[in-house]
Amino acid sequence: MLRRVEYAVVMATQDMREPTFLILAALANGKKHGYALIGEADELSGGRVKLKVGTLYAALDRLQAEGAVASAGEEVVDGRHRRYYELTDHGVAVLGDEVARMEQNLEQAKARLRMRPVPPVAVRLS
Amino acid sequence: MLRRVEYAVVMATQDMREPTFLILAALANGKKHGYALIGEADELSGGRVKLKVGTLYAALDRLQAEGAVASAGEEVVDGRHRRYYELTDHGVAVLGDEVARMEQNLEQAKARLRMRPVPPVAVRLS
DNA sequence: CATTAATAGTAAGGTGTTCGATATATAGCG
DNA sequence: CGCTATATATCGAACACCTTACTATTAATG
Repeated sequence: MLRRVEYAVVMATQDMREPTFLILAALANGKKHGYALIGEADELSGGRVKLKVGTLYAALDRLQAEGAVASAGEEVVDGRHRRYYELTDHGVAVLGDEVARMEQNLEQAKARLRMRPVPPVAVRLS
Repeated sequence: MLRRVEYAVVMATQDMREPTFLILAALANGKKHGYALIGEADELSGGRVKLKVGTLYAALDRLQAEGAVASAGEEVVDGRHRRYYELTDHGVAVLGDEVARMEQNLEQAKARLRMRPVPPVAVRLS
């Protein structure tokens, strides 16, 4: 007897870059509309990252296809159309994994940096 | 009077990916030869990252061109040729910046995750 | 009335890092 | 003699992201 089997497309999901990470992090405390994420990423990164709309919507498409983010309704505020996005359970897990990975790399790197010999001091007082 | 002006190539320096980060971290506690970095990255990442040779040597070339890593002599051990690499002062700074950036993103993401409502529990004991 | 800001997209073209495969050489092991 | 491990290296494909540049709608501001 033959069975038809569906495989989950695991989608190698190469490696998450900062813009994508910040989008997930921005959605972690509740749904947001697309444009708001530009400001959130700016804030979360301390002004370092200015998301471009091209980057933003491409990332949202990718994350939705991957099942980490889902549409969460639309709204009209002051005549402006807003489309909301939220993290799925899978998205929370993805972000959690990324956080764990960064935490580990961070600790290891800091430990290695601590092992370095003290750098020579410019002026040594006798 | 015309002046000839040279511009520093600022090299947008996108965003550092995990393999590159691990290479820098692996070199933070002393010089290593190229191939040894594969094992170091494996260890630092808790077995998650298996550096590919293509990635390794491409990254080393890039980091040397950028002045973050420098050659630190050669050696022949058991008939095997080893070429050593070490972090420059600039490389230490680059790694330090990356650590700081990760630390910030990490804290922000964890704070947001903490703001989430408690997820429903599968079985609740009365 | 024209412009700017907020909001949502799409498309073309390009960069940089990593992956996968391949090549070369030596030492050791069965 | 071939296989595995150590070691160096190169090349093309894949892919996330970037930049620039558009289209559209509504509200507010000059």
